This record gives sequence, structure tokens and C-alpha cells, in this order.
Amino acid sequence: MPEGHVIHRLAAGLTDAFAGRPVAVTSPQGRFPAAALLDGSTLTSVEALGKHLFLTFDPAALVHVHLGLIGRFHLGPSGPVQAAATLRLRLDDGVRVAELRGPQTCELLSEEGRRGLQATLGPDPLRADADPETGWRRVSRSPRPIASLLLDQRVAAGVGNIYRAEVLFRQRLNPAMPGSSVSRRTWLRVWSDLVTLMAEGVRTGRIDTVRPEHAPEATGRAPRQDRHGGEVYVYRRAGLPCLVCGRPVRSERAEGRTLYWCPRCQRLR
DNA sequence: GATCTATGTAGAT
DNA sequence: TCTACCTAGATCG
Repeated sequence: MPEGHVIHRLAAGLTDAFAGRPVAVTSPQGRFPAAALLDGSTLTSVEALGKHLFLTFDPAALVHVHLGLIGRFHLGPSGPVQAAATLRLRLDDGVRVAELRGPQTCELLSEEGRRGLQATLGPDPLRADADPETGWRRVSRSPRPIASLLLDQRVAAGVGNIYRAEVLFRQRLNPAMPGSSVSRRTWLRVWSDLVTLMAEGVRTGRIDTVRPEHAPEATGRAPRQDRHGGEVYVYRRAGLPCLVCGRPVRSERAEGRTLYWCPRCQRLR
């Protein structure tokens, strides 16, 4: 489930498990040869920025991980290596292990490389240092639809397809509305909702966006049928009745991603 | 067991 | 706009 909340949870989990401790670093599948250089060094900190994860080691080294669509980083008790052919990176302190499989990126990064990457990312709703005005400048100057802008990591780093669909629904925004038509006040409402929803996602490890008054048990409407790990209004609910108005949720493929919305609750105004 | 699909992104066309 | 990446859970038969 690699939206930003997952990466922040991972950073916290890895920090809890390993920070300040020397770790055995290996790449059982061999596709991260730099593991040998890091082996035995101390993991000093783990930080999340949007969907990117940064592991800092002492002696000085920085590992950059991006899970992509299918990557997994699993934490568990120490034990023998299993399924080595897919195991890109393994951290082991003798008590706990962290195992990375299928990432889009796992690389050593220089400080300069990190700065360059950071420059491509907008504010992260899960970070205290985030400035929503940076995202607003990009939104307000763009003719692109707000649905497209929300997936742009320069607008809001860490937002993925689920949070996009859900925040647009919760704010009753039509996905096609051009960024330049979105008022600053509306953008700040969207931002504030993302901060709330994503922080809750970090806390629980799930994406739950349905307000109590719209929960199926409160309204008697059919519950979500897709098991992706949380209760949502529109994501992957195409054809099912909207939890608020009962109209069928619509979906459309755009820019390679599926967008979900309620044609009634999210009318273009 | 085979097949399908996905919460993402880069690079080719 | 399309495809590759290449894991794993859900679904199909």
C-alpha cells in the first residue's frame, strides 16, 4: 500500500527497530551490491519524504528507497533468509530483520543527489515543515484538472490514487475542475483534509475516510465490497451506490490511473 | 496452479 | 499515451 502514510510508518518502524544499532546489511539477490559497503555500519536515522525513504548510516552513507507500485518492506523477527532471489535489501541486528522486495529504487545517494531529489518534491502533508502554499502556487497556475494535480508529487508529496479520490469526494470537488479555478480557500481545505486523513493513516496503517454519519451501519447503505484495508467513499467502488446520495460511483481511466468519483456529490460548479 | 490486478514512476514512442 | 518494471494478494477454474 505504498502511499505516503505507508512510507512514514516504515520510517518510524525502522527507526524503532534499528536506529543507533549496528546492522548486518546484505542483498541476498545481489541487485544492491552497495550492501557490502554498508554491512556492519550503524543505522542512525530513517526519514520519509513523500513516497521516498532515506536511510542514513554511520560511517556516512545514504540509501534511497522507493517502493514503486509493487515494492514491499517487511519488518519481522530475525531468522534465516527465505526467498533470496527476490530479496533486494536485508537489515538484520540479530533481533529484528527488515526485508525489501520489488522496490522501484534502492540506491546509494550522495547528499547532492538527495538535494536534487528533494527539489522535485512538493510539500508532504505528513511533515511538520510542509508549506501548503508551495503546492498552491502550482495548482493555481495550472489548467490541468485538480485530479491530475493531486497526483503530481510537486503539488503534494505522498498523495496517491486512494487519497486523491477520497479527498476530492470529501471536499465535494469535481475531478475535472482546472487547478486555476480552485480557490485558495478550497485548496487549503483540501490540504487540511489530507493532513488529517494521512496522519490517521500513519496511526492506523489503513486508509479510512468515511465520516461516522456516512458509515454503512449508520445509513443502512451497502458497505464497500472491495477489501483493500479500509473504509472509503469512492475508491474502487465503481458501480456501487454512493454512501451519501446512492447514485452509482463512476470511474474513468486517465493518465494511466483509475479515477473514482460520484457524479452527483461532486458536480462541476 | 494460473491469471488478474494494484495504492507508482521512468522512459520510450 | 504506452510499456516496463517484476511482488503479492485476490480471484478464477
